[in-house]
Amino acid sequence: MTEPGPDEVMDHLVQVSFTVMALLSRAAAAHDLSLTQLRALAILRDRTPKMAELADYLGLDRSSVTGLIDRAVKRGLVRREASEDDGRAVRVGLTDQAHRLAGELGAEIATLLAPLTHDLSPAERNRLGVLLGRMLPPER
Amino acid sequence: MTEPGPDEVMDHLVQVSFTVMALLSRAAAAHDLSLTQLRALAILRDRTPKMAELADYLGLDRSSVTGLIDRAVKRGLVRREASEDDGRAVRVGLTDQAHRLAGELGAEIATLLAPLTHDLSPAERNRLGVLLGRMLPPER
DNA sequence: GGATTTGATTGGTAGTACCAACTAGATTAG
DNA sequence: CTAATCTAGTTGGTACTACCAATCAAATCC
Repeated sequence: MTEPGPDEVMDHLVQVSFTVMALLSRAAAAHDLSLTQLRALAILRDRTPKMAELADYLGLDRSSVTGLIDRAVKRGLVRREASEDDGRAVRVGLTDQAHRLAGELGAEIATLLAPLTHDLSPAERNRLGVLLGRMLPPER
Repeated sequence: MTEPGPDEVMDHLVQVSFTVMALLSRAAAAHDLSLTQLRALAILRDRTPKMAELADYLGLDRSSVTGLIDRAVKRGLVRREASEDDGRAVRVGLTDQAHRLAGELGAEIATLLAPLTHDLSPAERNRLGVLLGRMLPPER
């Protein structure tokens, strides 16, 4: 019973992913951020990449990132700094305000996502974590 | 070892969700569809809802769905039909062409997502499916 | 040192999604 | 049974997202 066929596993994965994204969007929207801005915030939490690197992380065109960062700068979330080694390159980093915001958001997201695994026992949650971990690319 | 803390489980869940979404976007883009259009396509595969119902399924404002369906109609993917019981309401359904497209896309998506669980044994995949299934709302 | 490559931005286009305002059909109340 | 209200959907306006092609300046190659 309740044995999911191979397609059903993928279907569940897609369903859950959409649910997660909806929750993330909601958390972001509560602070007037788009999902992309949320991602950028998360990435910049522990990095100070050049624009091109950020674009790669986000999987976006460079020109898209320019606008994204423009708006973030206007909101006082991001700072542009000239790169030391390369006169063309620009490094982007979070402002203190953004670091605080990222912290809050992290907590809020954890709270929002928690109900998802409400029906799972601690052991099951653990197993889920392990399985999901093995679906991610090595390194990171 | 490799025992994920509670936050790490959520983190993995978010990471995997982003990966899934990126793959879905890619599959959709290959057919010049947005992620939202892909979702709509999936929803309309086995339903012929009124606009408002579709908006609820998608979690979008009604006015957003109007434009979405406008563009889909223009592409010959969707048909608008007057509702029998309500003169104001509009039912939307896929054209034959869209049904075919949805079939193709389903197969392509399965292929794209398959590598994700490449490192999991069949038994593990099964367990994953069960766990994910329990994270979805009952019914549907 | 001049040609080419690279990092980032600009301009233009199309799609997404929202809100507020509106129209037309349905429902309710007096 | 008509008038007031409500509901379904669209329209218009705004802001954001994301892309491509073109541009500018700094860096690298030959």
